[in-house]
Amino acid sequence: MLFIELDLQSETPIYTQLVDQIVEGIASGVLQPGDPLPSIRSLAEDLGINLHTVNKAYNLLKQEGLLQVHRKKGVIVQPDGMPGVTEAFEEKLRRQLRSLAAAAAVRGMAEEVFAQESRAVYRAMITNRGGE
Amino acid sequence: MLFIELDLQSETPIYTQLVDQIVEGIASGVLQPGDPLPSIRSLAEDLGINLHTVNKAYNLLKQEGLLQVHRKKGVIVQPDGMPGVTEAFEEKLRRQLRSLAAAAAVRGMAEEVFAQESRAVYRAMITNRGGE
DNA sequence: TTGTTTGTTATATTACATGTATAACACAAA
DNA sequence: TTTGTGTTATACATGTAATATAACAAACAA
Repeated sequence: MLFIELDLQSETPIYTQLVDQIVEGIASGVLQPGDPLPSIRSLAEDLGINLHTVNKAYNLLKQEGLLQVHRKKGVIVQPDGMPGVTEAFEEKLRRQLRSLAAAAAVRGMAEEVFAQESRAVYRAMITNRGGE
Repeated sequence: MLFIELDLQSETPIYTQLVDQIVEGIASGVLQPGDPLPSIRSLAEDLGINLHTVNKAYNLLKQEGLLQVHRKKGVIVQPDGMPGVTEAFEEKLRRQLRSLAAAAAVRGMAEEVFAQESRAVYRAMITNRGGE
């Protein structure tokens, strides 16, 4: 570690930034199933933030099934298969996409451009997978 | 009015729900440029919420250039041309798309499905435009 | 054993966001 | 004048975000 960069001036909470960047790390392949993550305390110290802020982020990811917490191995990326696309996730995804699509449409961004933008962002995220 | 439906149990703030639904109203064509919106007080009363909560939503939309506030006409949908796709908006859009794309990719949603989902949400939003 | 590190839990505090409750102001319209 | 508009100010209650300590049991290393 650490590919994590925090913006303490940002309006998005620190624990949310942590969650996002870890998820992106898994999606991009930088973090592979079974890979260890820093301990709560060491990550908090490295980032200069509080223990509980890291703990909150880890717990959210654990509840989503993206992380496992072993008493032995510490915190690792889910090795037993990632959660699938549940109906609840689909709903949440669509609700957030609707908000973005509306903002884009109002500003005159065409359907093709919006769809292409989505595709490009996805592609840029998972390119160079396996590159560790 | 009113196509606005609030979920007071939701974790998303009331003023954010207001902003989203008004933007979606403009994007879908239900709200046309120049159309009047309810006064702050009347909308607050209709929705059973406080005056300042509506005011906050209206002000955010005013700052984004989606609403105008006339001392005479009251609050109306921007009649002098909507704001375009600025660089700042592009950045914000991409940042939020990245978060969604990562969550989708981690759960095994393929690039094509994600892009198609984005397109479908956009299309469903602006269909039956002009239908008032 | 002892010491250390792990995740976990509890408590307390500060700061900020959210939402409400009143009140008052200046401006425009009936 | 009376009413309704957006605007502004103040105050309050509640919840979230983040920090600061502290303690605990489980696992590991010396």
